[in-house]
Amino acid sequence: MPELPEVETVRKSLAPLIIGKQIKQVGTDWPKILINGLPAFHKALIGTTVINIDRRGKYLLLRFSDERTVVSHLRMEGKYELVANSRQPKDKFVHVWFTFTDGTQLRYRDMRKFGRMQLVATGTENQVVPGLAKIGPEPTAATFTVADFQQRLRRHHKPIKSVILDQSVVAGVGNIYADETLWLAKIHPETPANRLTLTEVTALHDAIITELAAAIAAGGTSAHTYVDAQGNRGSFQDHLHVYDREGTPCDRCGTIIEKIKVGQRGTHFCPFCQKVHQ
DNA sequence: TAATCCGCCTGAGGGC
DNA sequence: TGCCCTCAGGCGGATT
Repeated sequence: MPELPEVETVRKSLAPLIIGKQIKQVGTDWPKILINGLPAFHKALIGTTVINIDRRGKYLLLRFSDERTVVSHLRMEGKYELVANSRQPKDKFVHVWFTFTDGTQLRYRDMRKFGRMQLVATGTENQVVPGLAKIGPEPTAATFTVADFQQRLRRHHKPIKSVILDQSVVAGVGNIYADETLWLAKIHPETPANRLTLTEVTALHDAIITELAAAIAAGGTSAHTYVDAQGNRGSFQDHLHVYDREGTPCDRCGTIIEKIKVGQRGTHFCPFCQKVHQ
């Protein structure tokens, strides 16, 4: 599933492929993905040019000329690919396509149809897109400080695992990196967020920053079906310590990694390194 | 206001 | 082999 490092990798790989291209046509076989509906996309984008691609948390922001932005969330399985010829046959998982005037086509594939795209006027996305209106700081930004993070955690007494998945607390952390950063910080995933000590908050804060940076450098984690816009798999799955590793020894102490449910999410942890809070 | 539950989706995998 | 059931999970909206 794409989290911040994977979305950033998609952004970097997609940008050189489509920036400068002009939209000729937009199509879909599953209109629900296009929040404003296909006619609105068609009307607003035909004739415009891709001028940039930004990212905020797990959202991709495709910038077009004429002050148009398509805010794209890949959710579980979404991915982009550019094909050289728009007449090339589409497989059954391609649900949205943008045809360019040079004959190439940007295709959005999404096996489970969970992804969404919203068309907005550039600059209004933080007001118009619900997920962006309340999104927390980027882990890579200077505004993501220990003091700010601690203040956000104090507002919640549900398990810390659930709280760091909340995008209004910190942007971009998903299930894989939540488990990994809690293991790095030696915090049990069921610890109430407001019970963490300053030492633990600091360790978790630092782990989020370093882990996401390392994952970006490795091109993301290729769990399940993830590939970037050029079809390349990431390599960070080779560095995972707990995610999807239940039943295998902990890299730190050798205790067998366990899998439990926290907030309805599969959660992996080391029962020795990550002790329950007293 | 915060926490929890449910629907959206479909492929993979297990049980029979 | 084929059918049925459960699971996976990010997010928004409804409910508690």
